Amino acid sequence: FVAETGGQILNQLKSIGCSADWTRTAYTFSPELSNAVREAFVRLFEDGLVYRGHRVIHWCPRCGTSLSDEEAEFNETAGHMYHIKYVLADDASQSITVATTRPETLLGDTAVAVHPDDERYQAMIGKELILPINGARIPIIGDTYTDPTFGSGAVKITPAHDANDFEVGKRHALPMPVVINAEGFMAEVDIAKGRVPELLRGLDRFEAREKIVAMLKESGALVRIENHHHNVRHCYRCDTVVEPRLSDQWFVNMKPLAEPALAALRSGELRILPERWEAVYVNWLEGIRDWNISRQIWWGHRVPVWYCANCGGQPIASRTDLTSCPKCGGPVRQDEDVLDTWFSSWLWPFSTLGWPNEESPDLKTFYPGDVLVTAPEILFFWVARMVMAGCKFMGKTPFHTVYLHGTVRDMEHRKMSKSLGNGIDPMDVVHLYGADALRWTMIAGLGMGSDVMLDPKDLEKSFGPGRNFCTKLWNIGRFLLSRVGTEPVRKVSSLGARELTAGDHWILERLNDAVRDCDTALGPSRPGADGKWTAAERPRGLRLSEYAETSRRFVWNELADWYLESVKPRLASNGPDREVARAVLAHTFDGALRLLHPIVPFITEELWHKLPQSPADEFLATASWPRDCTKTKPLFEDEHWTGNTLTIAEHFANPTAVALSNPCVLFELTRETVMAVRQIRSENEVAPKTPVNGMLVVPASLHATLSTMLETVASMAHTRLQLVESVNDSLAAHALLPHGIELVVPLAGLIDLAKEAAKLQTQYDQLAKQLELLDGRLANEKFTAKAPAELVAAERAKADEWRAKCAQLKAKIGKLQG
RNA sequence: GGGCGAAUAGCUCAGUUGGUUAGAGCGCCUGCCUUACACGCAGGAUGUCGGGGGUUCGAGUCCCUCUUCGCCCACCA
Repeated sequence: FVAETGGQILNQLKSIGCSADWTRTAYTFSPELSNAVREAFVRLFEDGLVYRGHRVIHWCPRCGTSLSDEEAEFNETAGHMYHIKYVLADDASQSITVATTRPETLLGDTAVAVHPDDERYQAMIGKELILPINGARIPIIGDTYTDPTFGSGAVKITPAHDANDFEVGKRHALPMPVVINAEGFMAEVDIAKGRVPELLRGLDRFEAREKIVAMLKESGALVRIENHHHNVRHCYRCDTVVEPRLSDQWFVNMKPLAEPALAALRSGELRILPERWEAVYVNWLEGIRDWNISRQIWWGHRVPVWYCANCGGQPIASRTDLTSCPKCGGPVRQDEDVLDTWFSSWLWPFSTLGWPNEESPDLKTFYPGDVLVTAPEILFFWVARMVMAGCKFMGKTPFHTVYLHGTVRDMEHRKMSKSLGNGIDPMDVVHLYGADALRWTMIAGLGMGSDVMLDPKDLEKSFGPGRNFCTKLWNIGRFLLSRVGTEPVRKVSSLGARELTAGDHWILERLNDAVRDCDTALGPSRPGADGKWTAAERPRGLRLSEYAETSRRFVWNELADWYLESVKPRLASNGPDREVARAVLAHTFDGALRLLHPIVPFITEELWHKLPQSPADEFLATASWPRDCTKTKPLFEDEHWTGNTLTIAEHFANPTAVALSNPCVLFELTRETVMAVRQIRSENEVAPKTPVNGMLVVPASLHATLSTMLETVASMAHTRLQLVESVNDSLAAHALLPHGIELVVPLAGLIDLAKEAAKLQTQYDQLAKQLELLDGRLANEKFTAKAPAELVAAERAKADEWRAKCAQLKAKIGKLQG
C-alpha cells in the first residue's frame, strides 16, 4: 500500500501535522519496501542502467526538486513573445534579432545560433554580439538546430536553462552559466559571475522578467512584443511553472528496459483494453527518454550511493548502509537525493510480495497477477513502468491485462476536482444511496473506456436508478424467501423434465442465456495455455456495462416480472408441484445472485445466506460461477408438451405443434398472450377490476395444451382473463399471436368498433408495406444469389408469416365492417 | 504540429465480424397504493443514427470528405 501511494500518504501525514522526522521514520520503518527499492537501484547500477548525469532537467522552484518528464505537465498559457535586438560587438550598426518567451534567461545566453547555410547570417558566424543588460560578449555560431524559415532565423542559446540549448551548448563547448537559483530567484550560480546585474539579483524570475523588459524597452533593444499562446510545463503537484535548469541528477537508461515491454505487448503476453490505448503505449515506449529519478525533497527513499572522500569521489552503490569506504576504509558520505516516488511504485507488483526474496511464498503464488484496473492518465507514470520492472526483475509482465477505465466528469464534461468544486464525495453517496447503489452506478455506466457523466448538483438523477435497482433486488429476495421458506429444497438436477412446467423450463433457459451473455461480455479471463492472447481474444472482454445490463435484465425483467408472477399460485398450493416451483425459484435466484455479486456484493451476500440451499459456512464472494441447469433441448418431443395423441409423423407435419412442443416456446406464447390482453384492456380503457372473457383460436388438436397455458395467463397481474369456448368476434378486440394463433376478446359494450377496425387497418397497412419491401428484396436475384442461404431462407419464412398475418387482418377488418 | 476517439430518442449511453420493423435507463403521457416492491406495476409517445459523397443485393456499422466536441503526445526559439 505504501509502495503504491507512498508520497501521497506521507503528504497527508504532513498535512495533519506530523513532523518531517516522523514521516521520514515511517519510510525507514518499512524494511521490505526499502530493501526492494535499494535492490532494484543497485541492480540497475551494476548493469550500467542507472547513472549520474549533468544536464538540463525540469525543476520546480516551489517544491525545490527536479521532476521527470511525466511530472512536468503541459498547460496552455497566455504569454508573450519578445523580439530582442543583439548588437554586433565590432559594428554597432549591425544586429541580430532573436525571439524568446522568457527574456530573463538572456542573462544566461552564451551564443546566438543561425543555420550554417543561411545566407543572411553566414558572414556573421564567428563574430561576437553584445548581450543587452549585462554586456556579455557571446559568439554567433552555425548549427543546424536552427530553422531558417522560423522567425528571424536566429536563436538565442541559453544552455543552462533550456534542454535543446544545452545540446547545442555541448556541441559547441559553450559555457553554461546558471542565472536562476533553486528557489527561482535571479542569482549568479557557480560560473555565472558578472552575468546578473546587481539590481536584478535576488528578484523572483517573473519580477525579473518585467524589469528586464522595461530595461530593454528603455535601451531600444526591444523590437516588439506579441501575444503568444503556448504550452508551458507546470509541476504536476503544485502547478508552479517549471524552470528548466542545469543540474546533477540520477537517471535510468530506459531504452533497454522498454524493449521487453514492447515485445510483451506484441507477442500477446500483455493486452490493453480498450485496445486503442495500445498504440499510445507503443508510441511512448518507442520514443522513451531517460528517466530522471532523483528528487531533492525530504521524504522518499534515499539514493543508496556513497562517495569516498579519498577515492576520487566515484559513486559506490550498496545494498547495505556504508560507514566507511569498502576499498580504502576512508570516510564516506551518502548521496543527499531521494528517489522519485514512482521508482518505488514501479516495483509494486512484486515488492509487496516479498521480493527480492525469490523464495517468498507470496511471490511464487501471486506473481504474475491478472488484471490491472486503472485510469489512462497513469499509463506512463505507473503502468508501463510496472511492465518494464516486471520484465527486468521478474522476467514476466506483472499482469496479462490492463483495463483503462473512463473518468468521472460533471454534466459539462469537466473532470471532477477539488479545485473546481464539482466533485461528488463517494461517502455522501454511500450514506444516501448505499454502497451497492454507488457501485452499480459506476459499473453499469462504464462503457468500455468511456467517461461517466454524473451530476454533482442532482445526486438523485445520478444514483436514484442504482438505488432503485438495489431496492428491487432486495424486495425480490424478501418476497421469494418468504414464499420459499427455509425447509430444504430439491436439487434442480434431480427434477425430471416432465415435472417442470413450461415456465420452469423457460426461466432455467433464460438463466443459462444470461450466464452465457455475461460470460461473453466479460470475455476469456486468462490468456491461453501458452500465456498469450490470440488476436481474436485480445480486444474482447471486460465489457462491464454490458455485464451489468444483462444480469439486471435477467433478475428484474425475466425472473421478477414473469417467472415470479407466474409461479405465485403454485407456491400457494400444496403438493409436489409446489416443491418443484420452490426448487426452481431457489436455483434461479441463486444464479442471479452469483451473477450480480461482483457488482452489488453487500445485498447479494446478505440474501444468498438466507436461501435454503446455501451452505452455512461459505461466502457468496468465493462461490462458483453459476452452472448450466437447463432441462430443455431445442425440441422437446414429448406428448407431455403437445398435450395430444398425434403420431410422430402427424406431429412433425404440423409446424405449430413442433414449435409448441418446446416448453420455452410455449411460455413465450403465454407471455405474448398476456401482453396482448393487457394491451387490449389498456387501449379500450377497461377498468382494472373488470374481468374479461377471451378465446384462443387454435388448431383443435392443440386445444388441451393451450388451455393449460391459459391458466397461467389468467393468473398474471393486469389480465383478469376468463377462458370461454366461443365468442361473437364481430364485437371483439383481436390480437394476432405467433404460430397463426389468434386471441379474441369480446368486449361488447366496452369497445369502440370503429376504433378497433382503424387499429387493425393501421396494423395491416404497416405490415403490408413491410411485406412489399421484403418481397421486393426476395425478388431481387442479386440478393438471393449473394446473401447467405440461411438469411434468404429466414426472410422467405418471414414473408410467408407476414402474408398469412395480412390475410388474417384483412378478414377481421371485413368482419368488423360487415 | 502529430496521433487517437466521439457525434444514435429531450438527457446519459448500448448497438460484437455489414443482414428482422435501431435498443436500455432516466425524463415525458395514461391508468393503477393488485397483501414483495409507488425506489413499484401495466400501457403509450418520441430517432432523415452530425452534413455530404462512395463501396455493396443490403450501411448506424466499411471508405472519403466536411462540421463540432474531447483526449493523448510533442524541444519550434
